[in-house]
Amino acid sequence: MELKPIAERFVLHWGEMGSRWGVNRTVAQVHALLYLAGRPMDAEEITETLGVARSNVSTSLKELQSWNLVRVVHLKGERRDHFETSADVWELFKLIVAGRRQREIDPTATALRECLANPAIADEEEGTRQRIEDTLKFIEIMSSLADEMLRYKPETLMKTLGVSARISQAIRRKE
Amino acid sequence: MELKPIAERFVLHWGEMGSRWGVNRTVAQVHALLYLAGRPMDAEEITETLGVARSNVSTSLKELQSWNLVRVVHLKGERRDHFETSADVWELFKLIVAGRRQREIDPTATALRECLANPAIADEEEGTRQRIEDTLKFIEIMSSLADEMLRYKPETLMKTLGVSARISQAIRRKE
DNA sequence: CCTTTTTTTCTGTTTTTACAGAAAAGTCTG
DNA sequence: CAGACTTTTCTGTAAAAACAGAAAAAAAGG
Repeated sequence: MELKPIAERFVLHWGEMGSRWGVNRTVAQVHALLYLAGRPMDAEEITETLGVARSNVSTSLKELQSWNLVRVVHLKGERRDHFETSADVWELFKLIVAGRRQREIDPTATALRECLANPAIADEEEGTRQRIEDTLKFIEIMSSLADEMLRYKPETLMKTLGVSARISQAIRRKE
Repeated sequence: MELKPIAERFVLHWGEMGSRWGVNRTVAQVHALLYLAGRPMDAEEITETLGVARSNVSTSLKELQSWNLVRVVHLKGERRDHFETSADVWELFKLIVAGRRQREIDPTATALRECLANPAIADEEEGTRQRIEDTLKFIEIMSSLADEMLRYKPETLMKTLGVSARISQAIRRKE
């Protein structure tokens, strides 16, 4: 598949964005491509479309599968694995948030708890302990918010976000 | 200043987290150090504490200032610039969100709008156009939510987040 | 099973990013 | 404005990440 100009721009921009958020550029590109294509593609086709090495695509697909962003499907009469992603942005967002929470936020919270539980904390300034505690509290609140979001079906999540924006306005008016 | 064990762990972990989110490790470490220290430090002291090159600290401080996360202060009787950050996690979060929105999210939204406004969009599959539109819509909703958050004083933001979590639960119960 | 197709892993190269040290520029003080 | 101190910029090096191509492994077909 040869990318048309607009799709190409989208895919390249997405790769660029990935880089800025700590996601490998090719990984982001592969995902953007599957998202835009809206149909299962095999690794060979992805390779040709993006113009990267086959091995690179294989690795990227593995990575995307580990985030639950991409799944393997088999098409009848086809031997090759095909890969697809959800066409639902909200669902994708949900998966990304869940993944980053599990891989980065949770371990950080654990590390902070360990810091606070460590007897050596007594050697630190009181203010230091307080700020570590504040940071942990912040992370916990954010995590529980994320939890809430992750419980919804994507469509509901969208509505909920709209609601909370409106409520925020109402609260602000009272201040 | 010699870092005590707990503070060191915090600073190193924060640097590691930075890397994963597209922030230079030293930049993240410098910020974590200023946050934990809870007092203005000069570049020389930061250099010694972190064990990195002076030039590196200079660059990192510039970067942090451009995000409004760190500001210069002058202490009486001291010739050197001193640097401090807010001790308020919420305020820091606000600044980071504002920065990333401005530097990454807004330009992405602009790019997507350009894609949709481009006559060449007619050559793409209908589904492709639809998904680009969905993506833009998603970004716009998220941005307006971010806007809401950024308007509050940090303490209010915290309360608001608590509120929206409770509201989410209420909505879910009705489903 | 053996052959072919497909996928994954491994290894070396390239590219990018981070960084240190030196040089330059700027600032303050007397 | 001379000299010392401080900060920034520049340049080369080192480290890390991304990547391509080849080799190996796995899966499917006959």
